[in-house]
Amino acid sequence: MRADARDNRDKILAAAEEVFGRAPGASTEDVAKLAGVGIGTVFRHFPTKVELLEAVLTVRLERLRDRATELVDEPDAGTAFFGFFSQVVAEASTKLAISEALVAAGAAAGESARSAGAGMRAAFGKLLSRAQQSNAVRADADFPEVYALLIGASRGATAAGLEPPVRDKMLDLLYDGLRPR
Amino acid sequence: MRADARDNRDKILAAAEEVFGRAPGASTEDVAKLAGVGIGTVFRHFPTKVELLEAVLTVRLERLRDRATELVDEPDAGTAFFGFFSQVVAEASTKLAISEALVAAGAAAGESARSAGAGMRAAFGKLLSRAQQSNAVRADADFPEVYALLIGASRGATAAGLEPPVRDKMLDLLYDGLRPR
DNA sequence: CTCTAAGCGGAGTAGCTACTCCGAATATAT
DNA sequence: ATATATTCGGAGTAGCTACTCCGCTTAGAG
Repeated sequence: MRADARDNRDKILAAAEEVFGRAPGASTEDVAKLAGVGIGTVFRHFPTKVELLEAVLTVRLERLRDRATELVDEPDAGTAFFGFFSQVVAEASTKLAISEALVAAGAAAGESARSAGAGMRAAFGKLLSRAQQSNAVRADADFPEVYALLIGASRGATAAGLEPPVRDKMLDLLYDGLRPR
Repeated sequence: MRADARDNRDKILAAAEEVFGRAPGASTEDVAKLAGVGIGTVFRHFPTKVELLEAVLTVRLERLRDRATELVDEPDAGTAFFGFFSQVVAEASTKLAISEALVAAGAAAGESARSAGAGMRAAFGKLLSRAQQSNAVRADADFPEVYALLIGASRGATAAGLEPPVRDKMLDLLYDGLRPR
């Protein structure tokens, strides 16, 4: 692969993340413009709009997966779990694509996105069970409902006009439900 | 207004609710087809697609507002509050437009939708404060964050493939956070 | 029953957007 | 420096969809 080609691929991916983060319905031409390349170049690298969206999704999921994986080594399991949770939600309020990414992580998507999503979910599951073992999270909370809460909080935070202090108070209520009585 | 015109208006509204509930990006022609009228008829009643969507939104919000208002007379304030909450979330998992309606209820929208949204929020606020007075919900939970939780849970439940039992366990965790310690 | 204003249907228009195609430009191996 | 395989750019194509226009139909008053 030629060096300029790889450069362009990276520029396109970055531009796509930015553009689709602001407006999921944005056109491919907007991406090309922001990336500073022609439309033809975008379509050579990502033959279909769906494939481009999928690539963006994969990047996001891999990023989340890596962060979760790092946190598995954090000594305080409770801090690791709640910290990751808050971070995901905070990011979702900025870049709205994240919450959709979390949803898509479970549903059918392309191969790369699916495997990145599975990795992220596995790492989050590990954070959860570690937090439960150290009694920071109640033991009867199973993964599916906790993950549903993560999705819900993220999508809720995406709603325009949710102020950060409100978001944090919302999370406090939520965390109180997750902690042991 | 002629009788057949009103009939058609109702048929179109019902069809639009159905169609947009399944796929928010559906075309106006799909609505016309399901309603059994011509496209021209749809556009005479709702001159713009946005206005049609807004009409659907208004109907939904009014329905929720009415339900909440009824429940204000329920003797058990806790049951009323949590029952309403669960009902909204359950409905959101079927008709995906509901969760978007809740989001839009706050943001700028057309006049009728905005006022229906305000009414619904007011009624929900009443349910909340009554539940707090009877000690079914912790007193330090303010309206904005509780409403954010309602939106979040609804949008989370909209995610494809969230099984009802998981949804209910998720709500149990959430309610535990809302109850007094 | 008659008349007419209100309403209907759907072919047509305008504009947008995903995707193609190919001549021009350029990286890199020799 | 030269050759050539690779990549680039962006005008052009096809198809979709919101919205218009107007001849035809029909409700319902008198």
